[in-house]
Amino acid sequence: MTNAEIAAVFEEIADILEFQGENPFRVRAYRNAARTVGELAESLEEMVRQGKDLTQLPGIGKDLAQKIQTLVQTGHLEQLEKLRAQVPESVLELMRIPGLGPKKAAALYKQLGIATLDQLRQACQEHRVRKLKGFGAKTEEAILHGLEVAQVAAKRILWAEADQFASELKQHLAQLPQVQQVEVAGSYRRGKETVGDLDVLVVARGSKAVMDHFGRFPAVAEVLARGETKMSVRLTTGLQVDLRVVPTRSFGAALLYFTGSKQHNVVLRTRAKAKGLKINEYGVFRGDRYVAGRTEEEVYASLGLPWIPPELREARWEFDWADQGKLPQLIELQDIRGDLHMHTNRTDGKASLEEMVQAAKARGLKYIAITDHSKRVTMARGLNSEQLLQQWEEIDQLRRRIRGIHILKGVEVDILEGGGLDIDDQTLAQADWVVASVHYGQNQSRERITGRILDALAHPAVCAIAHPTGRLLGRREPYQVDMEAVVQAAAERNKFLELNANPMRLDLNEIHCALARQHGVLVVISTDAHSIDGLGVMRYGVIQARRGGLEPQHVLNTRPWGQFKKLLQRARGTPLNVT
DNA sequence: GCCGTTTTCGGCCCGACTGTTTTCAGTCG
Repeated sequence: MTNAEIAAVFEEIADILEFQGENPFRVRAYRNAARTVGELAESLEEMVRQGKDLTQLPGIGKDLAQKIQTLVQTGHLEQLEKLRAQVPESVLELMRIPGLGPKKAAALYKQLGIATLDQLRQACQEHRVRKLKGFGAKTEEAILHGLEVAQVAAKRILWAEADQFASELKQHLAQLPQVQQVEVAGSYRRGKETVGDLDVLVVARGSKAVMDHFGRFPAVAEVLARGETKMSVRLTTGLQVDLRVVPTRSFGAALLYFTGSKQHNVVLRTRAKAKGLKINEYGVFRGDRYVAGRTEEEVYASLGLPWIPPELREARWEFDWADQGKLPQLIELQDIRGDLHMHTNRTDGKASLEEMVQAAKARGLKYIAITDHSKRVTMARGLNSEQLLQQWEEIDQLRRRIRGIHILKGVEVDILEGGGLDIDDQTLAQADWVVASVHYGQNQSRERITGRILDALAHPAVCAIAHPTGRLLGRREPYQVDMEAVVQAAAERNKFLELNANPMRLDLNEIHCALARQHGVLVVISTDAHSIDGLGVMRYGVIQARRGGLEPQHVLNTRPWGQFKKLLQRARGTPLNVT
């Protein structure tokens, strides 16, 4: 049983317990455990086999450790079977309708026998719902409306898409003279790879004008709620946007609060409490006395903490780091000096070799690698050895013509389904830079895929593994791979692991980045550009690296050319023939 | 169900908004 499957079991238990009105802290314990398990790099199966103490994991106590062991060994959990028998799966879907929580859903199920979304729609249309205690005509309408929008609204969007809306919204709000400060908080500010909604924070004189203006943002489809300080709208795309208007002295506290994460806030509040302080979105208070709140720095300082970058606020490592005075100086976009994964129109890219080189140079990059696909990737018209050698000759010519940027002769060589690489050793030996990647056989077992990748890492010519989990956010799950083993192998052989900066990929994820950092494996952030514009996605990769706590020193392509060459030589064992 | 330089029992973050209520429960973030 995979970690993801075990996490799903705990989530399902939490859903059912919540529906049954169980102790909310017990529900939270299951959700916390699901999170811990889902983010764990090491395989639980492996840990159980080795007899490791699972209660060392955060949020896993004696009970849950036992349940994990049972799941690993038998694949079943009696508790879950029993719960499932009590609550049909379709009933849980009721809680996905905005406005329907466990209490209301349970009332619908118990009093009206509603067990599916279809039955719910019918009951609303027949006005049976409004007769229930605690429900009314408005609730009924809200449910009907919720049924329509639930599908689109539940979808998270890529950070890059959210960034579009966030920038436009900021511009729109800043037009209003009353607005003094605007910031988009939430998971967007934390740089999460996908974003569920936007939280906009505004400092302004009076909230009415701001809210009116907010409602006039062209993409607004409907206003969901509007009060004194808070307003919620849904955009035509289904994205929900919450606006809060806060006073100046509360801006830092509110920004901190609405940036989250929830877990980070919980830790902050617990720490505040231990110091006899109370912290909410209006500030830090001792009794009724305001202590801090103007800026985030001020709020953190009142708790004896340094300012923590939003990308780290997930209650994972940041408090340990902060306590030890070891908060990282996170990497920034301007630290990037090279880009080591890009395609040309020789395969599935849109721009020519020269156009890519010129565009990279114009972006200020000091070195790049041209890495077209190998022949196995027929859809992309991948290159064979002969064609590769031909392209490398063209690079020789370009090197003489274009100065100020080092061009590496590279290839993205396929790791074949049956193992081994798609290009012969002799040709690979002549490349300056080889990234190896899995495109086929993604459904193979964890053992087989891990084995294929480990073999590739053992090949002397291979420098890095590209997009190491193969996921496409919202479209394709990552393939099963033992990342712990991959990172260890990379560490032993001084090889690199790619963080693919394409906003749909972004693998390594932040947990994997942290793992690489811990094992001393250098991460290479690459655009995998298939066009000139594609070179611009680097910033998304940098954000992901920041979430993993990476500093410039942990990333290969921040190094100046001379250092980069040495590290590359160490990885391949042969000198580089580029000057 | 977890967890402990206040604790092995009794905590577990806090407030806004809505709708259905005559003072508050439920939901959400």
